[in-house]
Amino acid sequence: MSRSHRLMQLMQLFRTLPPPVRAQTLADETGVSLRSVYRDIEALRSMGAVIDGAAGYGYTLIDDPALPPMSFSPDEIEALVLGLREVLAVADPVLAGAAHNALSKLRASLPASKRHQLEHASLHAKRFHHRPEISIDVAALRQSIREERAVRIDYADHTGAKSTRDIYPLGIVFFESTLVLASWCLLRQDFRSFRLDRIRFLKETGENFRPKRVPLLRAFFAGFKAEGESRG
Amino acid sequence: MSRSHRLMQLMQLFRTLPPPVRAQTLADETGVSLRSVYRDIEALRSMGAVIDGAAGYGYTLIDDPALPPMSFSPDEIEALVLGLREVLAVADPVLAGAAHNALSKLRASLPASKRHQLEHASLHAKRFHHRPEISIDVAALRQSIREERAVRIDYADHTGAKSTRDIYPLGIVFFESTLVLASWCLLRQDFRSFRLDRIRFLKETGENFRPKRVPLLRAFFAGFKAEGESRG
DNA sequence: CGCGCTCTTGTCAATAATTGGCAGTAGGGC
DNA sequence: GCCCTACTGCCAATTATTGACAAGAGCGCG
Repeated sequence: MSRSHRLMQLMQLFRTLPPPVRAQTLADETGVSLRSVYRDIEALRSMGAVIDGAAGYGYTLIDDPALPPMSFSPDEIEALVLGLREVLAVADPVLAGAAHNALSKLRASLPASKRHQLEHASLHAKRFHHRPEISIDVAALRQSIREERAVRIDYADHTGAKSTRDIYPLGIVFFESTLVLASWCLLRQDFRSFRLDRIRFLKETGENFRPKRVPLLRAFFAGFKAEGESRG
Repeated sequence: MSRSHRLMQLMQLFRTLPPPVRAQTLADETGVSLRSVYRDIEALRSMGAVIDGAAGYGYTLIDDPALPPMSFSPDEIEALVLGLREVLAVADPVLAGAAHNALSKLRASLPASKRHQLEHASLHAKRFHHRPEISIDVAALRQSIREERAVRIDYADHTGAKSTRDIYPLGIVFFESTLVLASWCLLRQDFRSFRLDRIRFLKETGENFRPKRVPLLRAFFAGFKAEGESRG
């Protein structure tokens, strides 16, 4: 057991054991002498951990540098709230429900001083587009994307021609007022986009992605963005 | 700088730097040889950190044992990410920056097992509207809204007629492709909306809101919504 | 006040870990 | 086949770590 490992272990003990934690406990737990524990505490403190030590009492972990505080600035709260409201307004029911829940959790995790700001956020999202009817289960599709599983779709292109394709769904893009499914098309062996309102049927084929090539995906989405913005 | 300290530092780097992180970067950052970085990675892995290393690519932190699982469901994460991306795409620079920071903090506070999902979120937002030029300082306006202070604006209505008004700004509404400032107009003693791109000048008058009447505000926004949706 | 508990700090020499450099293997995109 | 980068083995010089013993200090308690 290396010292580094022990230091990590000590932090974990601080995180899990009910305070106060006595040095002797830590010594027993790590199988090291008391003297070493005191040296370790010193090391942890020098690394930014705030550990309160009270003689005759024990140690209490006050601030853990590994845990980023969920402290959002006013602007960040507004960005989060606005974004979630946007999602509430545009997304499929499952995702909208998730946005609602996320908003609740966010509210619960904020200190009271910032909570009213969440209620009173200055930004609201309104969207009155008549979105095309989407017949497929978008929630299920998103899950396929997340779990990187291929799906089979029935698709009608802009001319009305129908086809059945096996694709790896990569992401759903809110392309202005339509939802577009970005995919790797197994038929064409290339990236293809499909409008969600033109997909008629969807089922998983059970096939998994081949090893992911992240740079390729990045490039694809970057290209998507460039292509789109050149039109704006 | 002790090795233990360096290991902590490496974890922080993994949490902060955008993946992939190359060993050379870590070596430069920690001021240590490449060989030592590889040894350190090995040490971190033996401590429970799951670090994906791909030759020719770099490292990616997959699972961080120090982070307690935070309770956002996959759908909620997607809602948050999509919303923030939307904000990144449409908002003024200050708010967009805030959205970016919020995304970083969210990423940092997520257990690493869920983090890849944030990167790989299946939803993207694209927006190619040509938004009208807004000449006023939107960030300052949002601050006035937050702090509930009255402002004086120069406004040109749809006929081009100009006027100066003292208003209590209540909220900015993303009304399709335009930004609208919902306000209580001190001149008309009623709720009024102003398009941000038609506001020419803006300054605070220093006057504070009278005690807020939340129900009225709620009713106002509800009405705004009803009015808009009836058009859809 | 004295007493017990516990954090805290110092010093030492034996022991163990760390380090950089170099050389080489391997995997994946192009 | 080339380039980039992750990975591994080896070695000797350097550096850190460890336990033991000793002593100081804060705090609650009777």
